[in-house]
Amino acid sequence: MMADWAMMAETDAAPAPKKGRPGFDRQAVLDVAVSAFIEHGYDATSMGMLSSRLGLSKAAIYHHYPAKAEMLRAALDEALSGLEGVLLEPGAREGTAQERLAFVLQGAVRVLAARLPYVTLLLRVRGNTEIEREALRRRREFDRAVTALVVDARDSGTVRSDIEPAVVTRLLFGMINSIVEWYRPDGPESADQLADDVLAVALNGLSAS
Amino acid sequence: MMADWAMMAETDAAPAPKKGRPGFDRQAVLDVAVSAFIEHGYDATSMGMLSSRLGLSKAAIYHHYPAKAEMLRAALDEALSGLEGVLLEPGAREGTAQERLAFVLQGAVRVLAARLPYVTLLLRVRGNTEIEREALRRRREFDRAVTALVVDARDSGTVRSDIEPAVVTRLLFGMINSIVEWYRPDGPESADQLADDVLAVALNGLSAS
DNA sequence: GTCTATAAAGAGATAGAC
DNA sequence: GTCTATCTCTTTATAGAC
Repeated sequence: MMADWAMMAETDAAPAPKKGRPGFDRQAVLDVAVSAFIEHGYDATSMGMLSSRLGLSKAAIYHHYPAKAEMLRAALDEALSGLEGVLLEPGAREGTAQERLAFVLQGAVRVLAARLPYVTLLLRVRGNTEIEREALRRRREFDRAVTALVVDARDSGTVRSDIEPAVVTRLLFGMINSIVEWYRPDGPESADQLADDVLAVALNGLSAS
Repeated sequence: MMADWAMMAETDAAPAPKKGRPGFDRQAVLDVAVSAFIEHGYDATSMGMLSSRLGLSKAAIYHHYPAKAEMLRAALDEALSGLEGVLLEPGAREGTAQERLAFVLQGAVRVLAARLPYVTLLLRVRGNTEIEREALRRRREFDRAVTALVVDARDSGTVRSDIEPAVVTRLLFGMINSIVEWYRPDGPESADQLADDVLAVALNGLSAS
């Protein structure tokens, strides 16, 4: 059950509806909003801009979301639930430390590619509202879990020990997260190929073997 | 001459005064503004917020900068002139391809550490105003120059050729740029140590040797 | 479920006194 | 060089008709 949900996480970008009732265009509204948030920044995106992109009056948007901030919350949850899902998959919990670490890093790349706009938004959150701070808390928890895997891999001798594990972990995520700045799903590289490349560079560096 | 200026670039964060005359508190105003821009985002930072942080009326700020956007321009120029300076240093133009690439990557890390707030701001620019687009043009030019070094290093056999050079370059910069998210100059690690660590991970990866 | 109209607050920027 | 006061525009959000 949990595995099924977790496995869906990478490929199915559509969330479970938040409210039991109509929900009609909630997802379409959210997608337009997220696209605008990414383009102009959350704060610089006005309800007026969303209304003209949607071809809807400002007031009508409030029928779907009670506030601009609730769109942000929903979008951030899309990203975070995907990442958290990776940690629940069997591959993240079985095998050697090296295998588990590799699985989670590749999983993070796959989720990032599958839910690109949502993860992009997540990575720009700075914690200026309670909604943003809650998102940062969940993100830090994910980072913490991955750091634990890095420490395990170092203790078992597969990860270099001459550089602080915390620094290594941050550099790794810096590399992975930066993918949102240039990866486009319609480009030549598939998400799986991307995940393989990232893992190869992360593990073996850019030096010629 | 050029070398002197370029060598100062990493350690001297103070710019030449923009205007010949008083200039009094321009730099202090800028530092407070940049700190607020980083904390809340440029758009979400109001002149009122700056005025209360500075202990100055809104109107008084306009004595130092003619517009909010001019503070952004000045800050972005701080970051960009530092990075561009690295390319002008002798180490970036002499030696093997590998040596030049290593020098520039280390130089980028040193500038990033020395001008941390300015570079942080630069990395968040998305190009929504002409000032931001101009900054992005300069940043892309810098990236292009580094990419050329990566290609040279690959052609001379020191950089892996099984992954697209463009992808390798982007992952490299993703790693370097992510430093702004966690590096604090008052921490245990010096900027030079940081530059060495980043280069080590970038070249040889995180695998145990 | 969407509209027009509007309220209430806050934005960037300016005028002019001191 | 800084102030108070103010202009004008835009913001998020609501009221109430259809």
